[in-house]
Amino acid sequence: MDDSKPKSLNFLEEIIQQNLASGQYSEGIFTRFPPEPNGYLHIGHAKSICLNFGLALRFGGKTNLRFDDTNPITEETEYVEAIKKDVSWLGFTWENELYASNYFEQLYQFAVELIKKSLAFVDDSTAEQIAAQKGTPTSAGTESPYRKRSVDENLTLFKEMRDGIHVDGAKVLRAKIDMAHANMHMRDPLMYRIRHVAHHRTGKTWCIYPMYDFAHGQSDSMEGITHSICTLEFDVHRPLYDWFIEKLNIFPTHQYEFARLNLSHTVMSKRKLLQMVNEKIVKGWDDPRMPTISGLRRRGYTAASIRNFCDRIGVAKRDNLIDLSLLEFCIREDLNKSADRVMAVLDPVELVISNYPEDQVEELAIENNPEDPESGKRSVPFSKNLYIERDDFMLDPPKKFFRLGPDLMVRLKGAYIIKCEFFDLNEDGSVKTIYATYFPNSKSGSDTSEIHVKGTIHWVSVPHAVEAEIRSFNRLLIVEDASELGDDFLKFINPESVQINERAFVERSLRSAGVNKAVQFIRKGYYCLDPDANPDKLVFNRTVTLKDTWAKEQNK
RNA sequence: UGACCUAUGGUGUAAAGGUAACACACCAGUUUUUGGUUCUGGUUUUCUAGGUUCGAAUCCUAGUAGGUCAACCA
Repeated sequence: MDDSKPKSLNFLEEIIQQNLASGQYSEGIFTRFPPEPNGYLHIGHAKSICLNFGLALRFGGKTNLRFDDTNPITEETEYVEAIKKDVSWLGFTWENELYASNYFEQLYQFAVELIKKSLAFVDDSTAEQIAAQKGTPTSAGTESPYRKRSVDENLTLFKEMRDGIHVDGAKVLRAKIDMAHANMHMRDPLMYRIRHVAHHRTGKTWCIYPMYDFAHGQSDSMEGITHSICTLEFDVHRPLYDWFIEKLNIFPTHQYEFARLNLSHTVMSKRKLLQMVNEKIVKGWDDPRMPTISGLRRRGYTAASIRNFCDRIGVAKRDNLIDLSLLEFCIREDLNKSADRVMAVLDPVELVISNYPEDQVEELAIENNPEDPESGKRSVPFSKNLYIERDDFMLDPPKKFFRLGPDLMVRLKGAYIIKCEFFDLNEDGSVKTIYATYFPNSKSGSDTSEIHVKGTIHWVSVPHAVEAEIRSFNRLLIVEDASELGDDFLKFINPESVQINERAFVERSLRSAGVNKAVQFIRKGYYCLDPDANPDKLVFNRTVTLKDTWAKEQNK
């Protein structure tokens, strides 16, 4: 830690600092990141990952990656692999790769122990009956008629459950606590249910599986987790978490809760993300529009930018809705320093420089990144025939339009100042070709023309242009707060969440672009090559646009 | 008509009884061969009512508002 500039602590850091100051956990703190392998990780998980690993890093501790795989119905090995990849990619290294299923035998023995202490019983009630017994938050529940079974009978029946004698749903094991407890989770909660289903790791070894509440705390305890950090909705589970640990008399791990991340214009629930994948609203878990780690990666977000984002949003216990613009700020901040600038014309229109020699080609040296003096220059071919952006020409331009129009002058980036002379129109009235003249003495780096223009536009030489497909992504939702949305959230999907320019042109140097390497298309945004690209066809994803105060001005 | 959690600018997050600050967003200007970047400045804040105190965003009480909890999900 850097004592020279005291950084304010979040509430978890404060707790840990106090623990350490009072001599607790002298061997270091231990945290864990415990995903259920039933889907891909998203930006909300990134917050938890950065928190858990970050806390351990900061206070000299360790972090386990533990898969909470107690429900074989929804879990798959595919997800385990994807999760490991994402955590690694974010830049974190776990101490141990563990699974709740590693502890099935031990958990079974814990359950037997509680039965022997008369703190658990086998219940033959149906799911509906148990639900009815629970009562409501404002009225006490009623005890199960099976609650008074003898220890021996419970032991026998629980063994039978394990041995597969009973069908799914026939029996459950419940803790014997208090059916009148104000906390619903303390009203004889379920510990085990029967599921004759193969598990992705233990196969058919088990047909009874522990519930979350009976697995999570004990797993933490067995691993010596000092700070078990989870989201707010588990707050009401904490008394039960503590109850099992106390009755079992095992290592006293402690649970702390923080507010989950909510991002504006973004669906975060795993269920809804899965639905979008299944209903093909998006092309997969790693669709660049998805808030998943894999989607953000494919979109071009860097691990550093996501870590930085998680750092900036802070950690607290109140509900929050973070503006997407903060995430965008973080990736722009990162890429501005590192991404090479190149030229690409997304919506091309031809520009002919009338007074430029027919067959001449000049190789212009253009800097790669003005923010990085080390980045050097590259050679870009210039010729009589160019593509420029359709947007950069207006027949009847408004005031302060620093681009091309009849009789207007602009600089072509890294090349010459030109003046528009005339233009041809297509039958539909759109611009077909623009004709301009250039000033030979205005060449970048050796400009003696003394002409001052306000605007500089990008271009690509027609004979040297490389055709590419460019995919521009926008926010997936048209509403700010997705938490307000129910099952009809699909109605609020942005119909323009992706725009594809199939016939865009990029400069020659991009022919050797590497997948995921960020570049800035000058005046457009940050882009990266998509894995869909092949040697015959380049495909770029827009990670984020550049800030555009001109567009903002126009919308006024 | 319960228990628990929470309440600070537009959005987040700080301020551990002593000048309410930082970031994003927004606005204005500066710089710039990217309407990018940089730099400078600005607008905007303690849920309400009582109480304790020389002094309250902070402590207490009561309200109010939001959230969570009644899955054989996690």
